[in-house]
Parts: sequence; structure tokens; C-alpha cells
Amino acid sequence: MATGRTHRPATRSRGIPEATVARLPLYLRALTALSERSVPTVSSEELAAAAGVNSAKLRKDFSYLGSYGTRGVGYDVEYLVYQISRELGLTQDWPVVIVGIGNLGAALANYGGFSARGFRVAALIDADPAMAGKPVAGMPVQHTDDLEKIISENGVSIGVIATPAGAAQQVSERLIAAGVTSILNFAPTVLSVPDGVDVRKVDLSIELQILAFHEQRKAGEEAAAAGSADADADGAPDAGAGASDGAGAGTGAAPAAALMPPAGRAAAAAARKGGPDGDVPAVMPA
Amino acid sequence: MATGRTHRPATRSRGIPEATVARLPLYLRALTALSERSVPTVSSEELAAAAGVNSAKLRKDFSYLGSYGTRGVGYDVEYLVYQISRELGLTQDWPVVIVGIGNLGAALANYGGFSARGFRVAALIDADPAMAGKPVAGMPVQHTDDLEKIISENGVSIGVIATPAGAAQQVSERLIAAGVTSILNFAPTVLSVPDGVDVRKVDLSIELQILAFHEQRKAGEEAAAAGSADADADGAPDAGAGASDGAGAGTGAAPAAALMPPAGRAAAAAARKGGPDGDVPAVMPA
DNA sequence: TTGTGTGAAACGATTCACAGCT
DNA sequence: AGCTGTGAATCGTTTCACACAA
Repeated sequence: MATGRTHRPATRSRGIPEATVARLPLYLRALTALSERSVPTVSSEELAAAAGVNSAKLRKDFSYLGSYGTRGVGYDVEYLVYQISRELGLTQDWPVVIVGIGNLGAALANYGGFSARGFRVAALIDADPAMAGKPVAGMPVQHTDDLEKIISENGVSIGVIATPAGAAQQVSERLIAAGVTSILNFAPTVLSVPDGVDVRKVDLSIELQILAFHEQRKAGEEAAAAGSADADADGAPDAGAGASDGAGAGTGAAPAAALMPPAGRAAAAAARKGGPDGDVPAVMPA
Repeated sequence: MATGRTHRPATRSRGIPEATVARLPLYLRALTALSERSVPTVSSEELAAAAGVNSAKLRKDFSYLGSYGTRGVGYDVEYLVYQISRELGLTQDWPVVIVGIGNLGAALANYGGFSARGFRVAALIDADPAMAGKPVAGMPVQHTDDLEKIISENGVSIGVIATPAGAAQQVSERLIAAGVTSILNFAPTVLSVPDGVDVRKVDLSIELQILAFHEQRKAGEEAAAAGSADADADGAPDAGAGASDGAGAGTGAAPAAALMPPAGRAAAAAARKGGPDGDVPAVMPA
């Protein structure tokens, strides 16, 4: 801390809040749709509805970009489309490479909306020699050996990793060494990268687990609601013994058994599926 | 809407913060890896590093689950794996349907890690009659007509939408009517769903746009650093000299020059690629 | 002595509510 | 009369820093 500015120096310096940046693409999509229907202006209320946020948030977001609206009227659709595109850097185009052409990589390569905006798939790269030369989405797959050359010749700064988890870290290192500074990672691993490199993660299994959590809670509440006064229906999360997992049990599992002294190794082991749980997904990570 | 308990009743009642929930799967993955290497205990410091977060955050997160650690020692790996799995609802299994078996849907169906945890693909559904019966990932694709039957017979509560954007809203409505209460949406649209239904979105194009934003900023900073005080170093084609936009522009006195009159239609039109920008991706949404 | 668990401070994002422009 | 733009209030998350248990 005391050491001057620590990692990620002044990156956040002049700035649009991260949460706002993450919503700009959403607004842009809604605006593009309006633009296609030749709608000339929108109110914050309408646009917010189309983007699935509330209008106060949208107005605040736009206020970070400048004053692009007209009081009493709304926003000029075309003008906003342009301003947001520019702010996001979509007025220039970004060559992108996809590394790992398995099921997912191929799906990504075929994704239309990819090239629709400023993005252009510059190359498809895979480690399997058998893939080399094979056309995927009308483009020949190239071998990993040429990764560095491809990156530099095409001026690629954004890489998409769709390899198995085990290969991801190494691939990211090669990409970065070759000049890539932004990575979209579909492999289920935490990538460690140097400062100045941005990584965004897309992880199917994490998303499902989050849904499962809420789903389970719904079931618990339902049961609690239906099942009258149960000891710890909504109990305090008190540090004490079992209370803290009321919702968990849901359908009939005995809550008592669930909690045990932090020494119950046996139960814990039993709980894990004995199956081929491998951390590395077959070929399609996400 | 405001009838009695407003939307999302007491869902958040006794609660683990959402941000914490979103990190539990990350911890779980790191712990599973340790477990496989038969590591008996970890400190918050080590585990945090493996999960890519800082240790204070991790300890705070775990504190919401209960006191599962041992002071002076650390956390018992197996025990924590079990507790987190249980908290996330992964000790039961969740039948899932995937709707839209295009490139992406097929990739998802083939995803190994899917079934690895509590999730099981109960059915693959597609609207194309030509797909019906065809095996994907060792499973016959079924026709949309049978969607309701499939959902109820299998007790499915989680649905994955991998259809083109145009079909997503309708598919979500049918899923929900049939009993699904959690949706993972890969189609690039905002789904509107009733209260009590959870939706999570995975959107490739949004992720790329966020990266592009940061990428552009990096380029700008670099140029600014290298090339003295150049007005529009960041290649903004527009007159928007908005370089220093002072966070908040707080002190009134808007840098008027930065913004041209909200009437510049021409520029806006020019900015949009004339190409086939269609909002609906070919077959693979994400 | 070590490393967890947690109040309290700091920070960031969202929402409120209204002044001010059109 | 209407709708944006934005200070101020609120809420949620992260970080700090240290008491306390092993």
C-alpha cells in the first residue's frame, strides 16, 4: 500500500464507472434495434425498459458520457448510437483470435454477431495438428506453433481462449507475450496475468451453480411457507449449531446430519460424487 | 406488483450477499483441486490466491456460511468442499434442459463439467423438425412441441436457452409456464420474466465490447503518455475533444466544447457499419 | 504464535427527488 | 408540461485492522 500506487496504477483515473461500462453494450443493443425501426428519439423511461434497467440508472449512466439528451424530449437515437459506439471503441475494428477450436471454439467462430460490430475474427488457432488447415466457419484453422506470428502480423490485441482448462494458463501467457492485452476466457480456470492485461471470464458452470443456489432457496422457502412452524424455518443465522442452514434441506433431507463437527472427514468424502469429477472438461470448457 | 410483499419477497431475507454467492463456485473449484491433491487444510491466504481473490474477502465470505475454519490453522479442505456444495445446492441433482441445439447448444450439450457437478442434461430441445431424433452428445434431440411434457415429466426447474435472439422470449415463456424457475440465457436479448424467476445472462458480444472499451483506453493512455499533450490522442473521430471529462463534471461549468449539438445525424449515420448488422445472430447467439 | 472471524471504515453503485432546460 | 441531469441519501461490497481462539 505505502508503495506509491500499487497495481493497476491510475487505470481507473478519468472515469466512467465499471458498472456503467458494463451496461453500455446493453443500451447500444436496444438503441440499434430502435434505429432499425427508424425511431428518432427515446425517453430514458422507454430506453430503460428496453434495456431492462431502471430509468434513473440509465440517466446517471449517460451523464457520465456527457449531456447527450434534450430536456423535455429525450435522446436522439442515432446520435446516441454513435456516441456509445465511439465510447466503447467500436468505431475502429478489433481483430480477434480464437484459441481452441473444439465444440465451443467452433461455435464462437460461427457466431454472426461477432463480426457484426467492430470485431473481426482474424484467426482460429488449435493445438491439434489434425485440425490444421481444416476450415471452420469458412476459415482454415492454424496451428499453435504460429500463434506469435499470427498475433503480431494481424495486430491482434484481444484473444479468446476456448481451450480445455489445463491449457488455458499457458495459452494466455503466449498470447500476452505476443502482444495481446485483453482476454476473454471460456476455460474454467483462474488465469493469472500481469498488470495491464484485462481478463474477462465466461463460465457456464459457475452460472449454473449460482442459479442452483437460488433455486434451492426457493424450494426451501416454499417448504417453510407450506410447512408451518418448523423449528428453524427462518431462524437466525446465529453462529450456533445447525440453525444456519434452514433453507438448505429443502425436500426432506435431515438437517441434523448435514452439520457436523469440522472433523467429519468421512461424511465430507462421501458427499463428493465418486465419479470422474476431473477439473478439466472434455473439450468444451465454459 | 406491489401487492403485499413487493417483488422478490423476502428472498434476500436471511442472507448471504449476492456477491458472495457468485464467488462460492470459484472457491469450490479451487478446493476441489486441492482435495484431489489430497491437501488436508488451507489457509485463507493460500485459498484466496488459488481462487484469484484477496484473503480478507474470502474470510468475510466464509463468515457468512458459518465458522468453518480453525484459528491458527486454516480450513479443512474436505469439510469446506462439502459445506459449500451443500450451500450451493449441489448435493442434490438438477435436471436441466437445453433449448436451441445449434452450434452453441451442441457445444453446451457436450460440455463435460456439466454433469460433473449436480447438473444433469435431461433433454435437448430444438424447433427444427429436421433435428428431431438426431443424436447430439449421445442424446436424441426432441422437438419443441413436447417442451411442456419434457419439463414436467423430468421435474426440470432450470432451463438453458441457446436459441437465436428472436425466439428467446417466447421460449422463456413456455419454459416458465411449464414450471421452470431459473433460466440461463445465451441469446442476446433481455428476457422479461415474472417475479420469482431468476435469469442469468451470458453474452459474448457484451463481454467483447467491455474489453474493447478498456483496450481503447489503454491505447489512449499509452499515446497520451508517449506523445505529450495531444488533444485527441485516442483517435476519437468525432470532435468530442472530451478528453478530460472530469469525473462527474461536478462543478457545473460543463466543458461545452466537448459536446456538439445533439443534432449531428449525419455523423451518427456514417458511424454505423452499413453491413448486415442484424440483431439476430445466425444460429449461435451468445 | 498463527491465522480466523468480525466490527468498523472506506468505497462504489443505486436510488431518490428535484432544479433547470426545452 | 415534460424529461433530462445531478446533488444527496441509501444501500451493498470491499478493505482494514485487531481481538480472540487454537
